[in-house]
Amino acid sequence: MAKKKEHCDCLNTIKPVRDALDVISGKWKLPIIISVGVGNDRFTDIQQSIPGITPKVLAKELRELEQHRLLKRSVVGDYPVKILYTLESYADTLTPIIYSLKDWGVNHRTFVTDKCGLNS
Amino acid sequence: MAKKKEHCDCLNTIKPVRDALDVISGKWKLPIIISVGVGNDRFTDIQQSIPGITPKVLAKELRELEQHRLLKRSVVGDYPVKILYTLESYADTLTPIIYSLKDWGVNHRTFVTDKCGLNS
DNA sequence: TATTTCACTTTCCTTTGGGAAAGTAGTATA
DNA sequence: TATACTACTTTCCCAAAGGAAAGTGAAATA
Repeated sequence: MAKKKEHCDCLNTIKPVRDALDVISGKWKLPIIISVGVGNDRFTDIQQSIPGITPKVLAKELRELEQHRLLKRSVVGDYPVKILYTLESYADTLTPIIYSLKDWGVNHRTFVTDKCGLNS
Repeated sequence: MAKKKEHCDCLNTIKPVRDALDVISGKWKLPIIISVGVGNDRFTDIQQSIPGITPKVLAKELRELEQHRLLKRSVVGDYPVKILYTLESYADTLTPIIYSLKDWGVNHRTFVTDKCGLNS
């Protein structure tokens, strides 16, 4: 029997959730994964597909995603070299997270407008 | 027919994902939801159940979660007033997100140690 | 009376994230 | 020769996040 409560068992959940958040939280990482996943493989294409992202931030986030083995940067061609970004297969494991966030986001938008009656 | 590619369709996914991230991203929000969800309802209990959180940060995050209608702060009792934090039912909708993040985090830890052979 | 507990607040400081704008090296096009 | 495109980098700046430590006021306990 424990002294008081078992409430600290939540560490079993909190720890892995924080591991996941360390990798994918932030404003841009998942949008970039989504964009590359849908077929945008050039720097400029990715930039244009994500409203508001600047080249500096995109470059930095791409480097971090590469370090986390979620995507791959490859140089192809000879004289006019192209740089292609593609998802590593490991990025597929993020699919459940992306869909649960998307579903929640879609529902949340209606929740907010229904509850608050705001016109945005 | 579109001019070139349909890759920008990813906005249909990116937008709601960003709506969700605006609410729950950051280091502390989900850990707090998890802790309160498991039964920690007092400020000090929550603080002690989440390693590393400071009272200043906890107070701020609790206020934000209350504003987002994810949890409720209630004052109970008369002379020694107690303050209780409980989840709103709307917080239950976060369950799929929490579990997908937890599963990914658990798997990611083995992925990292297998691939990199680090001893942390 | 002194100490402890609860639920924070306050101050100070450092780090991180990120926007704006310009620059750049190489190649291609007019 | 001049302009444009690609994939960035560089500089400057600002705001938000967040850590450390101390304080606070009311009530309970010793």
